[in-house]
Amino acid sequence: MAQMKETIRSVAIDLFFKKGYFATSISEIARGCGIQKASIYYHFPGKEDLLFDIMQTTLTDLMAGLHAGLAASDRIEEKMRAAVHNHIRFHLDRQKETFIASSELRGLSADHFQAVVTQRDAYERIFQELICSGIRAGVFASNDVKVLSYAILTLCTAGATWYRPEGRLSVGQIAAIYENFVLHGLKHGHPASGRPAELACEPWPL
Amino acid sequence: MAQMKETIRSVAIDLFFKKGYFATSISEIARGCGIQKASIYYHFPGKEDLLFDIMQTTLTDLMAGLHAGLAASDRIEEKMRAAVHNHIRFHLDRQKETFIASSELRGLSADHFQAVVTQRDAYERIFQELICSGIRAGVFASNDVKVLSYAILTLCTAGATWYRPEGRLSVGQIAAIYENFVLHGLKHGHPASGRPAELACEPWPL
DNA sequence: TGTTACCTAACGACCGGTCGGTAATTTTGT
DNA sequence: ACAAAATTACCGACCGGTCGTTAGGTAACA
Repeated sequence: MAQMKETIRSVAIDLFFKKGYFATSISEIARGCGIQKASIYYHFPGKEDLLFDIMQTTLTDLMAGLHAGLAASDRIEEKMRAAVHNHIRFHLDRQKETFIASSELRGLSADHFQAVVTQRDAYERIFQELICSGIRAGVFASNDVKVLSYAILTLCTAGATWYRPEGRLSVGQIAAIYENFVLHGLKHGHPASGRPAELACEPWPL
Repeated sequence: MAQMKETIRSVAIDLFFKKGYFATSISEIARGCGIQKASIYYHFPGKEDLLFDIMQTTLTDLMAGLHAGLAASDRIEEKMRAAVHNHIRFHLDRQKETFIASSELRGLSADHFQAVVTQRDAYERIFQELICSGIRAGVFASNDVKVLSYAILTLCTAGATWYRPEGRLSVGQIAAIYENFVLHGLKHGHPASGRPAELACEPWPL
């Protein structure tokens, strides 16, 4: 049965989240699974492949959720709202994995690092093109597209650093607050200087 | 002369930022300083004390900047603007140290961890009380104070993760964009639900 | 003479990873 | 149907290497 592989993945996610990738040893993961550390290498080629596996799965699922959310509406503002909603919700629902995926990039080999960054860039790109379309349509205030996208994405990503499942607010409540904060920042957050911000951004079929 | 201690601190900041605390060895730090690794222990009791030293200094300086910024104005909105400005500016100007201070907490011993978290909480508290005063004065939209504070702080903190000194925009330009984004989110970001958000927050002499 | 600022050498602990082996199960050959 | 072969999923033992840290020594300088 292939369920030990899933157990290893799950225990690794818990430990990588709690102690960090480098501070977690293969022996600890094995102990958490009730097997010997040598047996880990039957299921995964090495420690780093385990990290890559976790990151890859997480990013793929995140991207799938985004596409599903975008398909639900035609209006740019509603698309952006759905994108932000999916982003923050995913980062709270799957807190451990998203935290690992955004904080342990340095644990990857050069090849795996490149693969993950490429995947992440494609995700960011969609947000940048959404913002750009919104500004051109007059729905959002004119501003620097890249900085705005980084602001929005890292804002929600950071939710996974402070969120506690047993806390006062539900995922839905937090998501609603973030959603409104971001949307209003996008609509009214004009730049301070009179100089027009860079808006270079090719059209994109949304 | 005590300048080797400064060199060690500086080299450690570079390496902790680039490779992470656990992935950086004492030997590497020593090599970067042009000394033997045993000599590090003449200046610092151990690796973890070096990390703590960096974090402590950074948080103290950050707090000092905040107090200076708050003293410059009486109006709540301007105080908040100054607080956000100082926060984002500090995180970009001293990117490496702030990145370490916010991402390597797990490398600390229990005692040092407690000390840093206490220091960080005092800093967060000021923002929460600023937001609370603003809402009570009707300057900001009613919303959950804690979530808003986390959103604002992590947003700016995350700036240290993507900022590149050689990049397209200056620190001042980025700070201005963030400042406006946050202020407009605060003023207009009403909650989606009709239920009033928790506002419990004692008065504070600002 | 004492102190400062370093050095060389070594310590035990632990790391990720590999080895050969093995019991249980499944597949295959006849 | 049944034995032989192969595969699956693990084990204990061990490898070379690196880690943070310490002990003891030394040259320069006050």
